[in-house]
Amino acid sequence: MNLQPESKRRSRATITDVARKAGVSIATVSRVINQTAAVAPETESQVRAAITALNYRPQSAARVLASRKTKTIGLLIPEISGDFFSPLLRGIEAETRNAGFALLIYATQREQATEATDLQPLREHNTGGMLVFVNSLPEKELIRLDQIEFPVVLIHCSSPEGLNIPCVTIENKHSAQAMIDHLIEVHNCRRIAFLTGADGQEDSYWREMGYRESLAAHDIPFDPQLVTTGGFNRHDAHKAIANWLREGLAFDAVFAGDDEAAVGVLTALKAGNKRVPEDVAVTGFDDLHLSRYLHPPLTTVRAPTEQVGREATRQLVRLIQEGEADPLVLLPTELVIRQSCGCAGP
Amino acid sequence: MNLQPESKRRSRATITDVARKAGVSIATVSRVINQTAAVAPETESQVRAAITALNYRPQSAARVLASRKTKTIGLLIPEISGDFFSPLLRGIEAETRNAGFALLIYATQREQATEATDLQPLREHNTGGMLVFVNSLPEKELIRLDQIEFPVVLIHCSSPEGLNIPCVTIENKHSAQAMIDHLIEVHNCRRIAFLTGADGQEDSYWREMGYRESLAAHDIPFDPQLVTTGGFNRHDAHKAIANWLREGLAFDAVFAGDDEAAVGVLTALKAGNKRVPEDVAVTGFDDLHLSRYLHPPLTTVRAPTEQVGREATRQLVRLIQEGEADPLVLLPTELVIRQSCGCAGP
DNA sequence: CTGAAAGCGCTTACAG
DNA sequence: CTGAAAGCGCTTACAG
Repeated sequence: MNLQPESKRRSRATITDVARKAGVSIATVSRVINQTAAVAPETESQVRAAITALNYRPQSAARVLASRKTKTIGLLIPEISGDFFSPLLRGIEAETRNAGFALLIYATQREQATEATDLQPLREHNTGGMLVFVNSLPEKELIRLDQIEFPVVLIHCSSPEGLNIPCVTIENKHSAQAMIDHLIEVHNCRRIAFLTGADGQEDSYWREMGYRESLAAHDIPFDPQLVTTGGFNRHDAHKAIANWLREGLAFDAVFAGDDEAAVGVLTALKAGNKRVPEDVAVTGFDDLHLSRYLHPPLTTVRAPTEQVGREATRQLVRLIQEGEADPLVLLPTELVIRQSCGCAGP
Repeated sequence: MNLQPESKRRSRATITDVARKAGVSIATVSRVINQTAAVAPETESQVRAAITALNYRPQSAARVLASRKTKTIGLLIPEISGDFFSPLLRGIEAETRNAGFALLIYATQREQATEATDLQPLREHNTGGMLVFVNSLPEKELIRLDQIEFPVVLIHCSSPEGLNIPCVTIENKHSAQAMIDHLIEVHNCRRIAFLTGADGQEDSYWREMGYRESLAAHDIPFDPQLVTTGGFNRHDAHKAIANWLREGLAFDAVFAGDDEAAVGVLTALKAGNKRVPEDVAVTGFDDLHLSRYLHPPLTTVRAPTEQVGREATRQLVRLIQEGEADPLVLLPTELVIRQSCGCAGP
C-alpha cells in the first residue's frame, strides 16, 4: 500500500468549500451543522446537499479551538486488558459513546512520571476531563489538575485530603462482612485467613474492616497471623499460601481479598494437596468472568465493575458540562455463592 | 464537587503567555517545544523556565490545526472487552503509546451506519489514521476512505476487491490442519465435526480449508452433515451441538471453530451427558485466557492476538508517517495440546 | 539564532 | 434568517 505521507496528502473539503458550493456564508454552514440557530429550510437543504456532495466532515481540531470545548474524555488506567479491567472499560466506553464524547485511553503500566515539560499523553491539553483509576496518577498531579479546575473523576479510590475530587467506587465492607458471616455461620469456619491488597489499597482496607467486624460479631478473636499480603494478584497470593503451608499454619478458610488472589490461593492449595472446600474453604471478591469456571466454582462477591465505569463516566460528563458531580458514589455489591465455600453445586 | 462548567472556566496559559514571560516571540517558544530549529541555550532555558512557571501545556487542537498532523490513531472494533479483544486492545494500546500517538477507541456494537451528514465518532476529522477490525465498517465507507487516501489498516480481514488496504491477520489454515491431523493420528478420531463462524467469515473459511485438507490427506471423506454454524460464540455453538445430540448424529470430535464456540460445545456436551474427551474430543482456536481453566483444559491453537494488535499499529503508524505499509502481514499460530482432545494432563 | 506575520478551519458575538 | 469579521492557539515559511 502506498499513500502520500501525511504532510503531502491532498487536502479535503473545508467549511469554505461547502459555503461556496451552497452559495452561503461559512457562518450559515456552521449553523446547520451545529443546529445552533434557525436556518431557512431551503438554505439548509442546499447546505446539506453541498456537504454530501463534497463529502465534508468538520475538522475536530478547528472546532475545539474555536469553541473551546473538547468532547473527549481521557481515561488513565494501569492496564487495558484483564478480567478486571475489561468490564470497567466496557462500561466507560459505552457511556462515553452514549454521551457523544470520544474516548482517549492511556495505560500507565508501572511507568514513572515523565518530565513536567514533556508532552504528557493525556491531560488538559487534549481532553475535556479525565477518568483516573486508583494509582494511575501521582497525587501531586491530581493536585495540579484540581488547581486548574480541570474535571477529574476518581475510580476506586477517594479524593486526596482536602481536594474533594468526585469518586465512584463500590461498597466493600458490608459484603466482605457478609462473606465472612457465611463462612462462619454456614460452614463453621473458625480460622479464616484474609489476604490484603497492596499497602494502602482502599478496597482492601474496607474488606478487612468487614472481615474484622464479622469475626468480632461472632466472638472469634482476630489473629494477626492469619492476615498477610496477597497483593490482589495470583502470584503473591500463591506465595503467601505456599509459605503458610510450609510453616504449618492452621486455617480452614481463606478470604482471598479478590478473585485474582483466589486463583493463586487455589493453585497453592492444590500444590499443597489440600482439598477445596473440604480442607479449606476459599472465597474471593469481584466475581470475574473466569471465577465461575474455576475448580471448584468460586464463591465470591459480585462487584458491578461495568456499572462503576458507566457511573464514573456519567459523573465526569456532568462535571464537564454542568460543573458539578456527586462527591461520592458507592455502588452496591452482592454475595455470589458457588462451591468453593463448601456449598453444594446447582 | 463544584466547578465552573466548561464554557466559563478560567483560561489556562497559552504560548503567548509563555513568550511574554520569557521575553521572546511565540515562534521561539514553539521551536523549543518542538525542537524544530536551533535555539540559543540561554534563550531555551528561559523559555523552559517560563513553561514550568506557568504550567504550560501546548493545546493539541491548535497544534493539529496549524501543523495539519494529528498524532492520534482511531480504533474501530465490535466490542471493547471480552477474552478475545482484551489482548488485541492491549497490543494496540502499547504500540500506540510506544509510537507517541494517542488512541481513540470506538466500539461499534452491532449498530447501523449513521446518516452521512451525522458527525461520525471516529474518522478522518479526528484521527490521522484508523485501525479497523473485521466487520466494524461497511465496505462502502472503506472505499470512501480509500478514495480520500486516508490511512487505514485492516485487522483480521483482507482488503475489499481492488482496494489494496493493508491488513494484518493470522495464519489459520496450517494450524487448523495440524489440529485435525492430531485428532486423527493421535486420537483416532474419524467423525470430526467443524463449527463455522458467521457467513463469509474469513478466519472461518481458512480454518475449514485446513480441516478439509487434513481429512483428505487421511482419506476420510468430507461429510457435510458434520459442518454447521457455531457462529464463533457460545450460544450458537451450544445450540448446534444440542441439535445434533437430539438428532442422534454420530461424531467423535468437534473442532469448534474458536474457543468461544468450544465453551458452548462443552456445555452442550455436558448437558447431553457426553464425556469429554472420552466420548467426544473437543478443540478450539485462539487460546483465550480462560481456555486453560475449562474442564477439561482446552486443546486449541494459540493465536498471537496481542501481536496482531501491535503489528497492525506499527503498520498504521508507518502508513501515516511514511506513506507505505506491508500489504499483508500474516502472523504464525501454534498448537496448544491440553486435555480436551484426549491427551493426558501435565 | 530570532521575530513578524500569515494561515490552519472552525465558532460566535455583532449587526442588520 | 444571514453575513462579515474577529479570534481560538498554535506552526511555519520568510526575512533578517
